[in-house]
Parts: sequence; C-alpha cells; structure tokens
Amino acid sequence: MELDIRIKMNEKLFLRNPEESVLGKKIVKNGLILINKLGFEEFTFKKLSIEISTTEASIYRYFENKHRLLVYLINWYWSYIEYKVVFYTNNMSNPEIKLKTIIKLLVEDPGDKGLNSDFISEQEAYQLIMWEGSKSYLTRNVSKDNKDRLFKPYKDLCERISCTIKEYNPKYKFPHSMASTILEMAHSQKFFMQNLPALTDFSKEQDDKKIILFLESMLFYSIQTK
Amino acid sequence: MELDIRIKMNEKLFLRNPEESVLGKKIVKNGLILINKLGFEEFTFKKLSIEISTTEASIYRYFENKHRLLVYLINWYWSYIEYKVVFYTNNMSNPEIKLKTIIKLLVEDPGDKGLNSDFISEQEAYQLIMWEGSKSYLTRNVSKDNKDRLFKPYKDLCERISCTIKEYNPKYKFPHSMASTILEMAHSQKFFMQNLPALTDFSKEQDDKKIILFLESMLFYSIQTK
DNA sequence: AATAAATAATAGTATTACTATCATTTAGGA
DNA sequence: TCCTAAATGATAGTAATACTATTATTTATT
Repeated sequence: MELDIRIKMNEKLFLRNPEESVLGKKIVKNGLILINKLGFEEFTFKKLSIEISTTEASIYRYFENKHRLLVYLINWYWSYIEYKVVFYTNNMSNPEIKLKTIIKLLVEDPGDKGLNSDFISEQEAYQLIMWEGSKSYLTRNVSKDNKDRLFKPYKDLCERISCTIKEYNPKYKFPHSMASTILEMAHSQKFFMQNLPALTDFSKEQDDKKIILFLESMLFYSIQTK
Repeated sequence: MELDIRIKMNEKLFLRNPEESVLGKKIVKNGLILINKLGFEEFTFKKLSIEISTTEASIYRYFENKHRLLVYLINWYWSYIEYKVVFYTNNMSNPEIKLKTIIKLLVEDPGDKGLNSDFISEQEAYQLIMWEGSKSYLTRNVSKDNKDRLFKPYKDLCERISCTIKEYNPKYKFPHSMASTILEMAHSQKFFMQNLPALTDFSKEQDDKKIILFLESMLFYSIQTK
C-alpha cells in the first residue's frame, strides 16, 4: 500500500500553490535540497532557478521570498511529524509509551526509509529543521507571522505533546514549556553532537539512542508526580 | 567602586581590535544596538556607518563581515556571564545553591541596572542573545569556526555548569547536554513567552520567576540521585 | 617637525532581492 | 479541433548588499 499523504498548507505561505503544478513541486523539492546544500543565507532564488532550469521571476510567482519558502518547508515537516505521531500513538492508552514514541519520532533520522516522494523528502526536511528550524521564527516579523498562523503546525504539535504530558501527570505545572523544550532539544542536541560535541555527552557520529535516553530521563523525572 | 571589566577576546574575531580605538568601540557599541533594532538580516555595515558617521570601508577594517561582529558580541556576552557566575558562586560550597544562582543569572534581564559602559550594554547584549544567539553557530562554517575557537566562551560556560552538576550528582549521565539545554532554554523560553506564548506556560510580559521555576524543576528532578 | 598609522572620501564590482513587460507555451473547455 | 486563459519563459531594469581598491586627509607618536 502506498499512501499519498496530503498536508493542507496555510495559504498565506505562498502566492500560488506549489502542489498544483510540476514547476511548483520542483521549486519546493529542489529548494529544500539546495537550502540544505548551501545553507539558508547563501541560498537564493537565482541559484535555484538555474538548478531547475527556470527563471527567478517564475519562482517569485510561487513564493514572496525565500523566507516564505523556508517556513513552507518547515511547516510541512511539523505537520508531517504530527501526522506520524497521531498514526503511531492512536491506539495507545498509556501516556508513558506515547511520550516515548513521540521522542523517538522526533529524534530518529528517517534516513532512506523515510518518505521520499516526488515532492518533499523526509530526510532532507529533517536536516532542514536541524540547521534552519529556528530561523523560521527568529525574525522581526514573528508576531505578524504568528498572527497569520504561520507557526500553527509547530504550535499544534507542541499542544499535542503538552496534552499527553498532562495525561501522564495532570498536576505538572509546565507541560507546554516542557514540550517545546523536548521539541527544540531533539534537534539542537543532534546538531551539537554532530558539530559542537563539547556541548553534549555524545560523541560525533554516534547513534541517536543516547539523545533519546537523555530526553526521556529529562522528561520523565521532571513530570513524575511528587 | 567601579570596575572596568576587560574581557580578552579571540583575535580571529576581528582584523583590528575594536577595543583599542574610539571608532572601534563605537562600531561594537552601536553595532549591537542597531542589530537589535533592525534584526541581524536587515542589519548592514552601510547602515551602521551612517549611524556612527563613518564609512563602510572603515568598519571593514575592523570586522571581516557582519557575522564576525555578531560572534564577537555574543562571545563578549557569554564571557561576561561566566565572569558573573564565577563572581557570584565563588564562595559557595553547596552545588544546589550554585546551580540556582546560575539559572537566575541566565534568565534575569539585567535591565537598567546591568553593566552599561561606553562599550557594550549588558541589557542590549541580553536581547541580542535572545534574538540572534543561535545564528552564531547555525551556519555552514560551524566546524571551521569551532576550530578557530570562536565558540570557546559558550563551551567554557557549558563546561562550568556541567562541572557543578557533576558536583551535585557525580553519577548523572548527561551533565553537558543538561547544561546546554539550560543555556539554550533560558533564552528560548523567554523568547517564546514574549513572542509565541502558546509554546510556554507563561503569559506574555510576565516576569521571569516562572521560567526560573521551570528550569530549576527540570534540572533538579533530572539530576537527583536515584 | 617628521613620519607612521588610522580614517575619510570616493569609486567600482558582482551579486541579491526583487518588479515589470511581453512573448510563447500548455492545458482545459466549447 | 480550435479558442482562450493561464502558466511559464525571456529579457530588462532597479535599488541595495557585500564587499575591494585607491588616494587624500587627519591624528597620534617619536
């Protein structure tokens, strides 16, 4: 069975829906790959247009600027992760197992086995979050963008984790902050491990198991009923 | 008593030491203010040169590019925080009190009472870390920059916190990751509180007490001997 | 007072981040 | 199948960015 997961994206993110044309899909797919290759600062629509044999002007018909493309890609990823979280935890009644499953889904690199359609590659999206994730909101437009609901997928996922924490321990005082800490650290610790290992207890190129253990211990010791 | 704290900065950060001239100090001081005002992406040396009535070329004689200026400012801040940590925890023998003091120093906005010499304003530096902190290392040059020891102040502070955690509980397995989590979250949670409050349990413009409580509970429940 | 160093003034280049116009191709409906 | 509208391509243009280079002028040092 092969499912085509269709994620409804916020219309404010684009001028023309990239999912509805061949060019649009190429922009998104190869934009993601090129941002990963060059880094967001060095990435330009001009370079992307050469890569996919189109013109700058054509890309601008889809996205107002490269930051919107970034937020589009990041939103796709968080929506997709939430879909996976729902899919894998749906039948679970034990919030502890649920939370452990969520941490695994956040930390584990999808690698080759991840979704890799003609649209967005899950593995590339994972890399993007790690390197460029926080650049989506670390701008002077946060509040305006937030009003346009550009961060809804991230906030929804945070809310879902927060609810599961509450299920586990209704008395815990900081479920949202704990959820956003887990979300942020899942990728930060991985980034640190690979690039600034002195900031972690994991050695470069080590597997994800230790990060998962770290996050689990932090979460469960914190939310234990006292 | 008025102390002039002199922080030795890594020489790779600049082409000419900005502390050694009036213009250099103006670049650093007003650069910080202007980055905070415009956001790092919108900030340019041209705009700064107009602000301080000099030329672009003159600024380029001090800093290779704006990213180096950013790292300079961020390093100054982390070195200064480490200085404060040493100053305030020097005479403490109890690691619990030490760690609580550190968290306070990280979270609390220095406000007007902070260091505000003719050089770098502590309060402005605090804002900078919150908004632009992670942009210092989220580039394709991390590894190269790391080899040039450009992140030493941050890593030193992380190491110091890590050691204090080890003092508290020598058996705890993840002292560095816990330290970097505290460091990152001190500013992220504050940023979220002010700009994306749905990601926290704190309401906009609330005081820092709750963030401190959150971080303390996360830290101490995690590192409790089991 | 001489001289070295720092700064200002000016100019110039390739690239970025767009916007505009018009021609051509493609896709869908009558 | 032809017609029309929509999408794309080709081309051009602009202001700003991220620099580098050159020369003149000011400032500090011996």
